[in-house]
Amino acid sequence: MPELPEVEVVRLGLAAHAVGTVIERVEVLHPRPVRRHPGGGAAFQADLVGRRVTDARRRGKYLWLPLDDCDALVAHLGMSGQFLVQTPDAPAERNLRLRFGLSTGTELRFVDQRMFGGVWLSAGGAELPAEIAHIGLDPMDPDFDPAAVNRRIRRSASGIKRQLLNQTLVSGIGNIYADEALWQARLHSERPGTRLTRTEVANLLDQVQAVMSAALSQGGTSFDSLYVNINGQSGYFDRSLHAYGREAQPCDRCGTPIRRIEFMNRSSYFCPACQRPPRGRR
DNA sequence: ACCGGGACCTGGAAGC
DNA sequence: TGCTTCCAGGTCCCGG
Repeated sequence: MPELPEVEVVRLGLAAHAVGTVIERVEVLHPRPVRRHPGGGAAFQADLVGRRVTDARRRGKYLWLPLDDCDALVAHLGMSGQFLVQTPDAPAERNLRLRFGLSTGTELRFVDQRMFGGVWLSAGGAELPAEIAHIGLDPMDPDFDPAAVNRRIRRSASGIKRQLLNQTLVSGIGNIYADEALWQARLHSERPGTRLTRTEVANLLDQVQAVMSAALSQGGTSFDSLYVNINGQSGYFDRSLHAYGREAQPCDRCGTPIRRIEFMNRSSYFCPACQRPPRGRR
């Protein structure tokens, strides 16, 4: 469940079901999801068993569970990672990669089809894992500084969408919410930061926060069973999308068909009338 | 010191 | 019914 609202849904689930429990059993069913743990699967298991989870935190799309000794279990869902809370005897999911037996008697499972996601133990990482210190604050963070981000955006000639996706600048935004915020702000994804006004960028950042808050209140966005909360339930913000995935459908503002263009080996969706491309592009 | 592009993966859907 | 191609909510690391 990749972008910030979906990861926050998972964080809330972990806060409710994992915090306060002891990890009594760890099973590594595939090595790839623990590739970032020093020593791999066997070390991961040995290092984690017996530790108590004290909190569930998030920055951008990264999650971490501080443990009772100032280390932390860090997790990223990648493109397709899920955390599910199950009874231990529930049948194994397709693409089940990790099992964590908790002292409450339930089992936390990490399921990940594409395995871009993963988990690892971060030494001393309870406050902020060193491995994610380069990740910028996300728009939900009380210390998020929109004025500073605004200045940095307007200092770079990179296209505005590429900048929104730069997790060191501002974290948590992915392909869906970038397209949605740009649609709300009526900005084309390829507008260079240096050609935007402070007001335009300020409004865009407001739209980012608004669309993410709205998505969170609806349990996140999911088009299929790949994106679910820890109880396996889908969010329904997909019904509220105005641009993402809506190629050829009429713009909800002006009726012009939404267009799809290639961008970084993926897609950008926009209204060609409301979001006019910069000069020299189309 | 920045960029943009490709690599890393699996599997569902669509096309032939 | 196959087989092939395309596509996917992300991040990192490499050249230039």
